[in-house]
Amino acid sequence: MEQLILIDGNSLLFRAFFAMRPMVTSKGIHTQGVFAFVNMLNKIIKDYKPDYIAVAFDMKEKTFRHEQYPEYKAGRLQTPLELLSEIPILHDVLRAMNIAVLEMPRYEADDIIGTLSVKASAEGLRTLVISGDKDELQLVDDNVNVLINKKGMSEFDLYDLAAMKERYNLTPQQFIDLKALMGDKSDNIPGIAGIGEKKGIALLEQYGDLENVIANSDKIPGKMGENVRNGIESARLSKWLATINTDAPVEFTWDDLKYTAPDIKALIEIYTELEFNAFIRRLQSENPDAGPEEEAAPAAFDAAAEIGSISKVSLEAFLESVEDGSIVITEASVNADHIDTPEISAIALYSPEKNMMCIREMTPMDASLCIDSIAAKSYKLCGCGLKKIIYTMMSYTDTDPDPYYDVQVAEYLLDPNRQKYALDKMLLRYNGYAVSEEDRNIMSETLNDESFALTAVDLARRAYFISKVMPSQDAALAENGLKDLFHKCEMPLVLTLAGMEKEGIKCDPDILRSIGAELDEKISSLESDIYSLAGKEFNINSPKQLAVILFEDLKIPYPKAKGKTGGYSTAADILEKLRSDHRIVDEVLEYRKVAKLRSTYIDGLITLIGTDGRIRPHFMQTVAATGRLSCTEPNLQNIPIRDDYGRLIRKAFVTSNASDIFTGSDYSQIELRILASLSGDQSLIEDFRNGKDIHRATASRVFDIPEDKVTPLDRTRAKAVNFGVVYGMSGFGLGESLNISRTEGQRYINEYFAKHKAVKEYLDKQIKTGEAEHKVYTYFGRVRQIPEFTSRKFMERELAKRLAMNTPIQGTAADIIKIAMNSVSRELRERSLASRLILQIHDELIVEGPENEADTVREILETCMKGAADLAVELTCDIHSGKTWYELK
DNA sequence: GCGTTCACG
DNA sequence: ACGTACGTGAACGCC
Repeated sequence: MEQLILIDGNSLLFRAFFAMRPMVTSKGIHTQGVFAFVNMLNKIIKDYKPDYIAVAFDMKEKTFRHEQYPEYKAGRLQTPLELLSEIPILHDVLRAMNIAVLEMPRYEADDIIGTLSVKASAEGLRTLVISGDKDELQLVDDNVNVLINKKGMSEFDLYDLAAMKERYNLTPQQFIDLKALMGDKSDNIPGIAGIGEKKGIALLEQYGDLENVIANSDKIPGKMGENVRNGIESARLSKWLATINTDAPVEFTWDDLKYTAPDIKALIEIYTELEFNAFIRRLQSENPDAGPEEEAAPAAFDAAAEIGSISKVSLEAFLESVEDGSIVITEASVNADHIDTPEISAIALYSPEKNMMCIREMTPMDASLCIDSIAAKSYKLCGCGLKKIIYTMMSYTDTDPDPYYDVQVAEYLLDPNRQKYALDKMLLRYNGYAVSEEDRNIMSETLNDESFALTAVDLARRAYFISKVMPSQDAALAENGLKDLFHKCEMPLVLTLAGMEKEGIKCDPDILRSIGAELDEKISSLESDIYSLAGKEFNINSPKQLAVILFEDLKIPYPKAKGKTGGYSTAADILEKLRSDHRIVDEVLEYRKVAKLRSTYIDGLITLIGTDGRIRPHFMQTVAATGRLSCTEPNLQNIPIRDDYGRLIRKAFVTSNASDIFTGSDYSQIELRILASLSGDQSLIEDFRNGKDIHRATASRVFDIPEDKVTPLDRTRAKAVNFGVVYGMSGFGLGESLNISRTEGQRYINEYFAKHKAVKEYLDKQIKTGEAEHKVYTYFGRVRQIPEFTSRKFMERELAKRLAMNTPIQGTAADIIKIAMNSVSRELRERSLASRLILQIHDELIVEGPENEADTVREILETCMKGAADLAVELTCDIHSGKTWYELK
């Protein structure tokens, strides 16, 4: 059987466009949609080997559907101009590929595809329709399958008759009726009010088709029956709108659609214009006789030739010719993870300006001298994962290195949602350069301890590749307004963080061990209590086993509907509700607490204490999508504090010397102050200016009671509401956290917004921005993309809204404390103090240093933290000092 | 390798 | 009509 492929060009280009981050050629042509589309197309052709293929497009003009129903597709978000501009480019690419492009006035791509698929089916061709939305599912039959793009550009669902039955329990014909019943918001098809997918499918399962639903509408009970009877006209219109025309006057012959080899020359010409260099290379390697190499477009760059042309010089010569303050790419082989004095075995320095490189192998003997002389040049250091190199340099010299440009950090600023910021992706994105297999091993975002074994040549290649990424990535930073944040905040922070990691914090294992011994006693006593209450032994740490004991053996009633997996949850908030049902519940909760302390905070911490008695965590700068830092091995940002007993762990964190002291300073209500400032809400601003207890003041306003009559319960509730506002709360979420009903929670929310109109407006504005741009911004211009806005899933779109509300607030707080960290760190250095910043816990900084500097340190912390931002509401902090971390309260 | 739980802001 | 407050990391069980 011959294979035909029909592609809905508009809908797939739309998906492709939003699946990618922006790509712009040096001449300003937007290309990301075409890029992703072509990628997908190549894969489809390879997988399905079509005999015939065509891509259908909608035209700009109104269609026959508009003639009958002018509101058709009204109210759609405007398609970005960048996307529209890619349509003609895609047409050109397809023509060069010898793939038929079909479009017809007054008809949509759907109708062309429908018409062709029906003809093909009748003539015994096997057809695959590919689209980004489900409208085409009505075309499925024995010979026609539909492939629907799920997400990204690589995930597709294949629908045949069986899959449609399994997924919707509907025939393709019924699928039209379903749309007639439920409507389609994006096409402005009305359907019947109150009927969505679930109810629609149920009706069709009972009555078979729309006309039979209408005929039996008298028998449908309740509100739904009424809705159906009122919606008959609307449903019939919707059905007409939703029905793909399979008899459109398309003029074509199968010969027009025959898939033949692409016009390599024309394609290379277009790819050159689009700067799709990786595609060009692939095309050339797949078509070696397509013409002599030199006629083809040049690749992005020729790594071998360019690296060959770099002059390799000695360290002395390099330092001699490359001036102070020049840009230098630096890569080094080090084993710096959590180690007080890392070893350095080789370093590569590359000056793009002079096209000069130095690769220096090092012995422990001469490392110090080399690093010292490099640091003396005050080069603007560039790299990928620079923090580690800076950290290492700081171990060998007292001169502070100057981190200037880190491609990993830059990439994170451009797209903070990514899991990884590896070099190969950047080379492809910014240079159209596909990394060869042999260079794969030097593409990781940070050279890890295993790559300590990297050769000097590897380092040199890495340095060279980094230099290739920098210019166009830097242009992307500029385009996105991120230059200031990058150069004034994130890059200086690399030095600040390296300094913090170098310092680390002293941790006394004996103190941990003695707490551990106490915990062990509690654990075994709780264990035997639980076993005897349960009547048998089991693994209390296994939620699955525990659930069986609680809800089956002991028959404790489960308080909540079971989750989607059908399983029971034994999480603390569920168990909390069961405390009065059985004594075992309290014991389990206590056991969990104690076991957590033992495994995570006693055993976990002890193994991470270095040979010098210090713990050196990694502060991660490119992990949290909001702009916050994160902390690993260990995470010192979640050491217990809320629980009095867990808090004792903090006694193990002690000062380095008897004469030292910790000083900690935390912002007071920073997120609510940011909310007040950004929204301009007068009542909140006044509260803060008058130094009021914000939760009490909120309670007074929201519950309409005088401030001196606010009870502790009122305050607790208002506090939860305040948290909720920052998180983009729902009635359900607030109810859950306060153990009140959803409607009660919703009442609080309504009341809060009635009393804080500016806050409501501000949050709505963030959602608007998110919906329009699929990204939101902090006060300092940090951006976070929110692709969830484009999701077809309701839940994900709701999440998108909450992210749009929360990210600017959490992110602005993150910006502010990063600014403060840099100025605290700089100030300590410039005043030649021995005190050092050692920890950041999101809204709190901890400095360690000699007691006699403590007063100065307090003043520096206060000045720098308050001065980090100039908002409508001033920032304040609480400062404490103590000999252990525990005492900072 | 993933889901659950729980520690923090 | 769906499941439900934001952001993290670590330990554990279980496949």
